[in-house]
Amino acid sequence: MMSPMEEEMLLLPSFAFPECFPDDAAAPGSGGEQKKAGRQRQRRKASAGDGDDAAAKKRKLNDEQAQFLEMSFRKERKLETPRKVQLAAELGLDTKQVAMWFQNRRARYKSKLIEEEFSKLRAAHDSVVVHNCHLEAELHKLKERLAETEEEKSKIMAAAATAGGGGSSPSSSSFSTVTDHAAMVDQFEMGDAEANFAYMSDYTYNNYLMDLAARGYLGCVYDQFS
DNA sequence: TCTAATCTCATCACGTTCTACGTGATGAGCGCATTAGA
Repeated sequence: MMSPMEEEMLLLPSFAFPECFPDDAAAPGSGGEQKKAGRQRQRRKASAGDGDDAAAKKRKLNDEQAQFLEMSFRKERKLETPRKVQLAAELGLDTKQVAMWFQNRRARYKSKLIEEEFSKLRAAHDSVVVHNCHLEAELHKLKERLAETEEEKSKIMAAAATAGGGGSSPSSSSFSTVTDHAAMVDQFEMGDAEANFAYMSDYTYNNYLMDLAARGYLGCVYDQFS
């Protein structure tokens, strides 16, 4: 038996599909951890060597450049080399910078899409859970009603059996004629429909009705169901 | 088939706005990335 928290965890994509969430690859003891450490060492080594160049390395694009690149990205997700060179020339950037901008833009666009998709799936999942709750509540109510009806039916059947002097089946008991139905209505102060419902749920009584029909005793009782 | 160019991915580092976030830049690729051209 899982706790609610464990059930919740199972619903998380990172738990269900760990291969889709490579962050976990950097867990202690994994190859990802070693790779990460190696990269950090290299980067520190590189940045220690050229302190003055560090600031020059990171060149923030101005608004115009960023807007132009954004427009280009909307038109085409990937750039052919000539177009890249042209863009770089127009914006006064290195082609490498333009290439890098597009690489970063693609990566961030992709992760945004994944995030949006996740939100949609999450919302859909939540609504299904709510709907399921409603259905379960409805089922519970119906079961209760069924139990009540069954109980009432058995009471009625018992009382009818006593009043009619015994007999186990409708065809051989007090319910063998249409007048017995009227008696039932009187005795239990039921409306016709209610009395009929008590029998209608009984498969045996359906057979009994068929029997009545066959013998031409089709009165108000049968009319209610036809 | 080889190789240079390019890609994706994970990550770092810096600048900007409130200690997190956006973004430019870097390096690896391990069943050794893929792709296109010589």
